[in-house]
Amino acid sequence: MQNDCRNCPFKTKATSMLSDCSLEQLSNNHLELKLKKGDSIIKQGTYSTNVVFLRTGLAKIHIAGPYTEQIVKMVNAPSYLGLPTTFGSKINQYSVTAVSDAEVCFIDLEVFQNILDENKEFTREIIQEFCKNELESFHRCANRTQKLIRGNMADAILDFADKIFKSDSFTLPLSQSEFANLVDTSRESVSRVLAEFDKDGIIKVNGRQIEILNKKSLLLVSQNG
Amino acid sequence: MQNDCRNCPFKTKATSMLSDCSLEQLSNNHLELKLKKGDSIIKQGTYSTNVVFLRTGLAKIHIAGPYTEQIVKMVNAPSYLGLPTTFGSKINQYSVTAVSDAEVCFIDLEVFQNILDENKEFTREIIQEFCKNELESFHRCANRTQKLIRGNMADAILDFADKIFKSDSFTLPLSQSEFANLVDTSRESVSRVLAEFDKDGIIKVNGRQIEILNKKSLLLVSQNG
DNA sequence: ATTATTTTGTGATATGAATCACATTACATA
DNA sequence: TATGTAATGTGATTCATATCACAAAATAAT
Repeated sequence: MQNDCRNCPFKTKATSMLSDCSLEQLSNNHLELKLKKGDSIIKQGTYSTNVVFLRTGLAKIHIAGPYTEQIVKMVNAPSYLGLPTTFGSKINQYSVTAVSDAEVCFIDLEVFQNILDENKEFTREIIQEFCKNELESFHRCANRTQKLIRGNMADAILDFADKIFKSDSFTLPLSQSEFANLVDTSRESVSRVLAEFDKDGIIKVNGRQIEILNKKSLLLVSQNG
Repeated sequence: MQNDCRNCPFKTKATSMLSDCSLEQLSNNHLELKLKKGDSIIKQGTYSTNVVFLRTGLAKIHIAGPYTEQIVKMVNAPSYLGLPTTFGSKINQYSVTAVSDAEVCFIDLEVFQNILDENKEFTREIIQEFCKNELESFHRCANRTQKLIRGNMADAILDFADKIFKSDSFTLPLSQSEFANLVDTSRESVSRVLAEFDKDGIIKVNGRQIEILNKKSLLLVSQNG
């Protein structure tokens, strides 16, 4: 299936920098797919020859740790996936899986490289993106190790609200085990802390439905404990 | 002070991709400095208008965490420093400090951007670098949270040997507190585990001088505990 | 050299959070 | 609708490691 990328309503800032010519090249060299929740987008250990554009939906990036699979990051559309692993290595170094229904476009690596070469502004934006990611990982590194569970949970909830869903009310796209994994804690602790936050009136929990009732408090918990 | 970058013996792979023209531009637009151990290279919170090329020496990247300063990474020459923070933000989002005597070149951001624009191969290499960093941070994320202290210490020691010093014998460029901070543990644990490794004949510790005696064992500890 | 200051070693204790062990509930599927 | 399976709630227990509290070295400063 092939859409005309020039009319794609789901452009990232980078994509909007592309010349018509490059967009046409993209149109002729991508494979569009509709995915269901749980479908694999990139699989660690397989050959990586494509960059993936996440048009719609939500995905998790996970990687095989020494003992268990570890979720390192949530990504929502629109966004490019797999740049680090596709450029950095012949074999995928991590997995990406849809956690909601999603639409993705597979773009051949060479085509993507060519587009980078021909579009300075696009390249700048992609580099910006890398910079943002690296900064985020630095912050994450400092926060995760210095904060207690409640702080990290608060962070994660704020992240979902502000960065992923852009709303203070959302339904967690992960099970408690997965959420625990993302936050570097145990399933049981997630359950307990969620209940605590609810009891304290900071959030309202209803199954996986979460509503932030008192953002000030949540921020305080994030900063302190 | 100004050297001719064309003759600089400390090029990264990326830098070696540059056209003579760009190298000349670089020569005319950089400030070279000799630094002493402990000198600040980039300071979190100040304005960031320069990319820094670490010509020689060793540096630590550290960032203000919620409670204390956190070392997130060690970098050795030759390498560019401050790309994420210089491109990603007007204000430096982290600090970089020399942990050994070092030589650095300050390059104006606009000059650097211009060089990126004009050198596709250079840009590719820089992007590769970003990719490698992001992959590393994913791995680090999974490892740090799943491993016990001994495993993480083993990792860090292997990292120093293989990536930083390229030798199984080296002197730690950090105090035990700093090392602890880098490995997400306490100073006391570092002292204890170092002593354990020594007692087990895995490494020989003599002050800050470390020699890996049994790399196999160290790798095992890294993988298991 | 002498004194001050930072670094390191090591035991005892405290603690946050994982693990264990079930009960309970929601969800999927035959 | 029944029935198996996965997800969640909650107490009791264990455990790794931080913290505390000093002593001893090692460095730096005067």
